[in-house]
Parts: sequence; C-alpha cells; structure tokens
Amino acid sequence: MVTIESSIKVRLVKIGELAKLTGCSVQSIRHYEKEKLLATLRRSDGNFRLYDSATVDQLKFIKHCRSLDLSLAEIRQLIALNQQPGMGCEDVNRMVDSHIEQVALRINELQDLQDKLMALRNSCASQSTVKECGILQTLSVTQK
Amino acid sequence: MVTIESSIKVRLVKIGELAKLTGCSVQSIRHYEKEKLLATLRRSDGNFRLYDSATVDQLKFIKHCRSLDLSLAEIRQLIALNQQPGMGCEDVNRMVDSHIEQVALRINELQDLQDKLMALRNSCASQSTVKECGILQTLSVTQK
DNA sequence: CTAAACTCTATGGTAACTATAGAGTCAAGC
DNA sequence: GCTTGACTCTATAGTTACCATAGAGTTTAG
Repeated sequence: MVTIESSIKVRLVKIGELAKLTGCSVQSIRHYEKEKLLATLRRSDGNFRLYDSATVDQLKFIKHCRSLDLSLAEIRQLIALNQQPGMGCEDVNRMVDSHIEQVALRINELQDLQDKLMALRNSCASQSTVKECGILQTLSVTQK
Repeated sequence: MVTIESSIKVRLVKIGELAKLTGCSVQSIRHYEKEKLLATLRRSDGNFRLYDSATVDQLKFIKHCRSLDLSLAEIRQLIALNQQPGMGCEDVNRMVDSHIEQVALRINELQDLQDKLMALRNSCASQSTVKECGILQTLSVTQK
C-alpha cells in the first residue's frame, strides 16, 4: 500500500545544511540527538542523517532556549510539555520563574564578587614590588 | 650531620585535620596537590600526607583566591609571583584587572538574559493551557 | 573516475571538583 | 595480641554542553 504521504516529495537536508540553517554546530546537533532532544527523521542509504523542515523548527526552538541558558534537561521537559497541548502550563511558568530566580542569585553573587575584587585592586598602588604588593598581602590574610 | 631544624619538633597534621582547619574538602586538597598548588611536606610511614602550619596558611590563601573565583591557573601564577619578592607587581594588578573585567562582562550578559526571561515570563498568564501558553509560543518563534 | 567535501562513530578533553570502590593504616579498648 | 571504627590511600567515573580529533566510509562535481 502506497500512502499519499509517501508520494509527496519533501525536501530533506543533511546535517551540514541543518547546521547552516540554524546556526548550530554539527556536533551540537549530534549531541542533541544523543540527549534525545532531536530525532533524526531518517537516514540515507549511506547512513547520513536526513532532516525535514519540522526538525529545522525544532532545532531553532532548542537554540532559542539555549540562548536563554536553559539546560538540556529543562529543554527536554519543555518539549515533553509541548506535546501535551491540553494540560495546564503551570509547569512551564514554574520552570521559567525558577530560572529567573537562579539568574538573579548568580547576578547578586557576581556583584558581591565584583565589590571584593575592586577592594582588592585598590589595595595595591601599581608601582609597587611583589614584596609590598597590597593585593598579595590582602590575599594572605585570613578572611572572616 | 644533624641540623638544628631537624631536631626541632613541629606539629604536623594529617589531611583530615588540614581540611577542618581551612574549611576545604579532603578531595580539594588532594586535587590542589595534583595541580601543583600545594606541596605535601612529607609522608608518614604508612604513606599518609603530613602538613605543617605554613601549608595551612598556603591553603587559606588558595581558598581566599577561590572565593574570588580566580582559576587554579591564576592562583598558580600568583603563587609563583609571590616567590619573586623583588619584582614589580604589575602582573598581579593586570590579573586582577582582567578578572574584574570578565566578571563585569558576565554580569552584563546575565542582566540581558534576565530581561529576556522576564519578557518571556510575561508572555504567559499562568492560568493557560500548554496549547495557548505564550511562553512556548514565544520560544517557537525564530528570533532575530 | 578521481579528488574534494562531507558524513559516520568513537574517544578524549574542558574546569574544579564530588563520589565511589577497594585496599591499607592507625588508635583505642578488651 | 586483636579487633573495631575512623581515617587515609590510589584510581576511576561522573558532572555540563559541548569541541576536537582519528580513521573510515559516502557523495558529488568536474
């Protein structure tokens, strides 16, 4: 039996072109496949991966998520949620909220760090020798 | 020949006590040794690492540097510089300056990310279904 | 038909550790 | 002297999201 679908010609691309279309590296794509974020539609006779345009979109979605620093595990969750259109999307909101919180925490940490580094930097007046360097002296003092 | 030093009794501690004294984990200490940041003064007959109080200070120095997020490679440099008391300390200043710059960059990146995440979060009004979730829709749209 | 360009899998490397296994060491109590 | 528990030893695998490489096979343009 030949289905209608099987007779429609679909443009399939190899991994290199998928990479160009999305701006991902070839290795990343293979990595996403291994991590089950992206499926390979099928293979050529010579075992090359072949992708359709839906996969291009899927990969763009992944790339967008990565640009927001979502982990592959989080993206996997989002993809799974996306496949349950009828469910409530509280889980999606929760994930984004917690991600925002983590980023905020990290920013605060780095801001503290920045303050400490500036103070450290101010403890040395550049034209000094290693022996008298305020930075090294400060680093040698046990902190609170 | 017996030197004066060899007859002075020095209190030596094993790795577990060094860990307690400094707040580092035992594994970290062994890791720092492997990375040549910390030398083991000597070993007991049973091959246990033994440390003196100078090593305690050295490790505190390392810990202080790590709390400022300096890499082990940077710390290794600082230690080397510290052993050349007569030299100018411009290199120390340069390292701290560049570190400050890197942290500033990272803060800016995270701030951008935070803005994007907030915008994303605002695209969904919580009580929605996955199908209508503004977050998932936004993530599916190709960005600039 | 050949050479360049592409793709395949498998493996090792990145940073700074943490965690584990399996074996040996040490100190105290009986 | 012996056991028991706490400690230590080395070596290895795992963490994260890839990148780099080797060695082999595939495809395509000229």
